[in-house]
Amino acid sequence: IGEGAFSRHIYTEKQKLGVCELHMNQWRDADFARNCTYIVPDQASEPGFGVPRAVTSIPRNLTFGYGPDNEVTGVFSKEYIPQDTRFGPLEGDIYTRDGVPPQASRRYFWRIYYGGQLHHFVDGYNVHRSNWMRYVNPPRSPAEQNLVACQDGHDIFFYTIRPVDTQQELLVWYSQEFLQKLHRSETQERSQSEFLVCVCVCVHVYSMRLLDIDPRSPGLHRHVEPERSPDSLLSLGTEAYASPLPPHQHGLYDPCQGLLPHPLYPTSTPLACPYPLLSPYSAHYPRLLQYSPPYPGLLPPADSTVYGSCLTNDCLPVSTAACPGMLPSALPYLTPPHGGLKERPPNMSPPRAPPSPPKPPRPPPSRCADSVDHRPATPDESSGSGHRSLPYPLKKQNGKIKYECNVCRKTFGQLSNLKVHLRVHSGERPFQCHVCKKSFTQLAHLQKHHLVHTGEKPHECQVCHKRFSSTSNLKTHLRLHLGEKPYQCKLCSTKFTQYIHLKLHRRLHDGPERPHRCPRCPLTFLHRFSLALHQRDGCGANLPPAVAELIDRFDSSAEADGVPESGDAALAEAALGRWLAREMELKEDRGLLQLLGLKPRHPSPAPSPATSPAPSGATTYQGRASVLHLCSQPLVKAEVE
DNA sequence: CTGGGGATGGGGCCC
DNA sequence: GGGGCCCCATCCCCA
Repeated sequence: IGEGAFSRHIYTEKQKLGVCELHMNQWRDADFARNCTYIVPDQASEPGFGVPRAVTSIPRNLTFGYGPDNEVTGVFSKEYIPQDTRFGPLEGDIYTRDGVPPQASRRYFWRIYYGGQLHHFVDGYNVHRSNWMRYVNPPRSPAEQNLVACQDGHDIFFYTIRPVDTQQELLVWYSQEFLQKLHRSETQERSQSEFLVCVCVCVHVYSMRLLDIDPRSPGLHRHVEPERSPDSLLSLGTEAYASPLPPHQHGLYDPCQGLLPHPLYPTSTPLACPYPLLSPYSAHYPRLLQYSPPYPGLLPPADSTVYGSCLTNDCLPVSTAACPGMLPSALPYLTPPHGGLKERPPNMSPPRAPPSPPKPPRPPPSRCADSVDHRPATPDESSGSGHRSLPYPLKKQNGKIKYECNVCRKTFGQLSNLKVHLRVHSGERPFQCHVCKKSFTQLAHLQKHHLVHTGEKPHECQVCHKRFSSTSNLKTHLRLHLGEKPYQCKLCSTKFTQYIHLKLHRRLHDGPERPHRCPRCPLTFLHRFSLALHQRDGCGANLPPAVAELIDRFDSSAEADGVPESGDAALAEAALGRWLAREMELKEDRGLLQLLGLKPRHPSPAPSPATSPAPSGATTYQGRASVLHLCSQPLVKAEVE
């Protein structure tokens, strides 16, 4: 019955819903995961406050619906959510098959399968250990269903199987594969009569589609009795979908136990569920939980701004890159109303965006309190256009404008790159995090920074499935799987996966046991060429202490590590010059400046009244030349004006 | 001390 | 011109 019925369902649905959904009905769980385009993470839980995670975890683009007693009745979208968006994973207490506490309520149980066998349960009963997904209701009809529940790995995720408009309720039902697993499991565990009930579920789920019945048909509007015998379930199918009861009143209930009185909440009038059973371990959707959020201020605001659909004419979702209204970055609370959707990680193949997708209207400026002010901190910076907006004229080279930094002489391929670079020297940080007040030179840095607050880790290791907040950290992690140890100690050949580890390790060789000892003074060096530098102009009393220490610090630097051990003093000097320039210009090493008798460009974090203000624009490291010329040749050839 | 992860800063380049 | 993405380097923290 199921097979034939499903085929017929497909035919009718093809006419109604289009090819996309037709295919999705045939998808296995892995297909949903593979074709998922957007990932919406849960909100990171705020520690303390006693607010249950089930409430605080709700993503910023979703909101709860509340009943008359302020109880959570369902989950609604605050903004347009495209098809192929993933929510989850579902969270809760984990129970092994045989480890279910006898007193446990099975109303929120989800089964996790492994190798075709029931592996464990996820119990969403406890609001402090489950997440918002426990509040998502089942649909009354297939037409209402917009989420499908799938198992991916050992987790349950909800995927949108169609676009969800603003203020629409999220309604979830099992995927085909999930249902099959449940049925198989039920077959093994239950009596034949109970199995019939399971079959009824399958029939019931698709009965509406089978019969192609309009749920709004007046003839179908009828209350459903709370208790049904399995025999009556077949005839129940379409009626349940068409019940006029409010959606949050349609809970699944245990067919063996009925809708049991909740141990914590008052008993409510049991109502028939549209999908009777799959239990005793099926997911349950409580509608009558008496939970009132004690801290409404922590919940997202109810108002939200609608913005245009990002669907193309053929109903395919477009990538966020082609959809300016939706930032691909995961800033759910940063960039409302279009935030909250995360472009799928790069290691998962995204669908190709159509060449010319319709662009939604630009959302209005954010009204969210913790939104980001993207305006530059210095509005006058943008006065003027092109390179004329720079505080200094650009030179030409071979007829082309040379985008050169007037501070460090670095050249760039584009003016915009130069302008961003100049912030390094000017100290301008136009992008501020409104959560922790940290500021950044680039918007991308701020966006990455916000992952700290959201707890999102978009980058997954394909080997061990561990997740990381940045590609860099993922790459470092991958070295563990690949066995790569690119950083080797020149002194003992020990290899490391991270440079910092080599650097720390090198301290072991530091001190008196450093291999290259000056024959005329007590100083020792890691590198032979450092000793050569040290000896070139004499050592001890002949070498000013500042220069001696400079060479000593350079000897321990990464710049020195890059010099071949066979390098001579000239090669070492060039490296020393690079290192010194970088230390002074970029990091503005105050210890180094003090060592060289120079003043910092920027005032100290807590400047004393005696501290002279930093000169604007170009740097003036007065006295540099005199220090550097203590060596036979200037180490930094490009002097700063 | 080593090893692993988290976070940050900066630059290149493309759109 | 600005945004976005990717990459690399670096530092810090912790087990």
